[in-house]
Amino acid sequence: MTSDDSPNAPVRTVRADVRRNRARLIAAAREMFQRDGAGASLEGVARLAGVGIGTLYRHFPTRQDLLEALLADAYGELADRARELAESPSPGDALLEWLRAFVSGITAFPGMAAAAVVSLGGERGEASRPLREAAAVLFDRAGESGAVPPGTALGDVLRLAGGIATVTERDPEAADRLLSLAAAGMIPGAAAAPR
Amino acid sequence: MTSDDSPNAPVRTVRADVRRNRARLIAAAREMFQRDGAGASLEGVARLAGVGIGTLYRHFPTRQDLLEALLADAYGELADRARELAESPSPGDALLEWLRAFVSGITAFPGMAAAAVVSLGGERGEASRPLREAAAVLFDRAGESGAVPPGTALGDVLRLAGGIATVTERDPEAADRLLSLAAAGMIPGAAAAPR
DNA sequence: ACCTGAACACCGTTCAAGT
DNA sequence: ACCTGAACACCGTTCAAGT
Repeated sequence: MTSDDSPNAPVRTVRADVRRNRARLIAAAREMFQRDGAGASLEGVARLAGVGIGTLYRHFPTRQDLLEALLADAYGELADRARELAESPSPGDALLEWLRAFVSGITAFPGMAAAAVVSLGGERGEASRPLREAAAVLFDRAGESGAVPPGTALGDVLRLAGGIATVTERDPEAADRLLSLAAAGMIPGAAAAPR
Repeated sequence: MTSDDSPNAPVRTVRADVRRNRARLIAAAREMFQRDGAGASLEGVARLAGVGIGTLYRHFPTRQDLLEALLADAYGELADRARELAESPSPGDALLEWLRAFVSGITAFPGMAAAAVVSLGGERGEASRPLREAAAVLFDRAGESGAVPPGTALGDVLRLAGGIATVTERDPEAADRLLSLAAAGMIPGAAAAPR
């Protein structure tokens, strides 16, 4: 899962200490972000990892890059969960259950959900591709079964769930309520077209 | 609207220059936030307002206080709009239309929607009371007409709309799509109960 | 090739002195 | 009663020197 075996990547090019520094930085970031949120001091992260601040910047040029390294782990687990739930005989319920896991999985600390929304909507979207591919299977089955309104885009569903996660970071019960509300519809009969 | 004529407030206690400084700070903040987002330099705001940084802190002890002063204006307009729409013969459509105005009204600059979610969910909630009261009339009529599912709380509807605003700050078309999706329901038939 | 950390720039916040 | 801005603390980011 963490191996980078692309065909033409130079073999044995990554020194052991480089790998180790990267792993230490990610572990330190996880700990710091969980304590202080996504805005935690990067100097503190480097200190906790036992490396210089320059090494942090070399591995992760921006804070978002560091956050996406943490998100990649969460995305992996959520992709697994999506593959499991894709077997469900009730695709609509399965999609909703997965969306609950998604919201919960991207709110490990304040600011994580906002970073997830950026990474999901980003141009490159490297980190989130496995997640989106696994979710697409689940989403398409729900669509085929008629559980999702025609014309609905997965990207919009993920963004809406990301928005719910963003505003309920410290309140898991509210997250469940808002997700149920958005799933069932706030105003089911209203005219959908703007203006 | 901006007069503070509470019964036992000391009359003539607010010096003209104090009022003027406050107004200048708000105007400067609006300009700076629109240019740089809600994280704009507070020193820059003070400089643009032509006052010392200490004066900014005296008037607005926290950045959120300054943001809420801007939000109060937006809330006033949205309260007016809610009162107009409360006359509508189609309460469900009126509520959805107002929610569009709400999302649009709290996304004048990046970070405004997040501040709105804080102010709407806050304990004191001074700034947002007029908004919530006017919205409640509209919301209750929609509920009585059956347009809103029984048991739905206005606070949850506002928070959900705030979440949509937060993740679509730079993309008004996405805001419309997500609002339509949440209004109609992402998965209308799914089991609503968590677990 | 990678790491280190000093150096620089910038900002938030407080508070003693002034009016 | 309010205003000012110097002073302090802290953090992000770069990059010359070292291994």
